[in-house]
Amino acid sequence: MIKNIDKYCKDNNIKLTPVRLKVLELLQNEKSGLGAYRILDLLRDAGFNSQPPVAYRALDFLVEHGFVHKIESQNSFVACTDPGAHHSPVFMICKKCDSVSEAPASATASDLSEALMATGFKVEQTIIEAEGVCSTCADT
Amino acid sequence: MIKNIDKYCKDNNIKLTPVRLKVLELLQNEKSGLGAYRILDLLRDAGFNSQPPVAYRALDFLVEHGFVHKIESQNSFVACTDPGAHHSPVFMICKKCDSVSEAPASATASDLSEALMATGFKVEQTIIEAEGVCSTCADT
DNA sequence: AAACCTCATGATATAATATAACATTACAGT
DNA sequence: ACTGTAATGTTATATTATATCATGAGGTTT
Repeated sequence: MIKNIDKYCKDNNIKLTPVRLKVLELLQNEKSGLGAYRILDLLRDAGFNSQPPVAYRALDFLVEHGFVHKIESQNSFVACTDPGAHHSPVFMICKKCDSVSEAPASATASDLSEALMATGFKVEQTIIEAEGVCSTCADT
Repeated sequence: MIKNIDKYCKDNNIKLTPVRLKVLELLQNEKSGLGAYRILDLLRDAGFNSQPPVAYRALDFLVEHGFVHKIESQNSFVACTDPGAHHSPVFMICKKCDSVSEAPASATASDLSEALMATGFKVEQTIIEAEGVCSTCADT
């Protein structure tokens, strides 16, 4: 998955610096969202400078380029499962295991845009977060 | 609109105390979302105690009972336009005038629930926030 | 190579948002 | 009046996020 991202960076002339890469890897290794200060701790563990702006700058970069999404209801961050592709993700946030997964919800967002268009509102970006119980947790 | 809320409170044996009512009124008088500390300032102006827990407790109550919604992407709060009715609101947040309005999007949320059901995820609550430009701002 | 530009990082401080914890009060039901 | 519950008062602190200014690293222009 890093491959796609490397290519994207070259094509767009942006740089995945060590700290940015590290943050991305940390997020890719997690099923749950990580808060900025958790990430900061993990960065420190890995030998990086650990002042808050370090984490926030890396996260800003990763979010800006679509490699990471912010989960607004948790103030946390998750790695994108389809980086490079512009999309309006729908997240499934499990109350039990705290996992956050990205739903393949291509249709939903455009339906939403159309529905809102009827009100005269021009949608530029949607935030869709669904809270509930994931299939794994439901089974137990 | 307060009428409905009064009735709801009586029916459910909950109390709309002065500070809760004041917070609700403050929000009903605003087109934009208000942050907790803005609300706190306005409460102080109105002669109420102004420690943070005062505002957060009132907001928690109002959100819990569906009189107010939290806008997660702004950490702000807006009065519900259809209090009492359980619903999964969709918000339209204007980048230009900062207004937040609740869309009549009955369909969207249930569509979303169904779409996600197919993944085995059981939706209990959805957070849907659309950012863009409202019709008023588009006209100018 | 030196001068310069741009982007990234270092470092300190502080702002903005939110909650923990414990004391006190109000008030309904008995 | 007594008691239990919900609400409020009060202090402190936790959590999340940004402003600001200084320094460094790597190109590219001359």
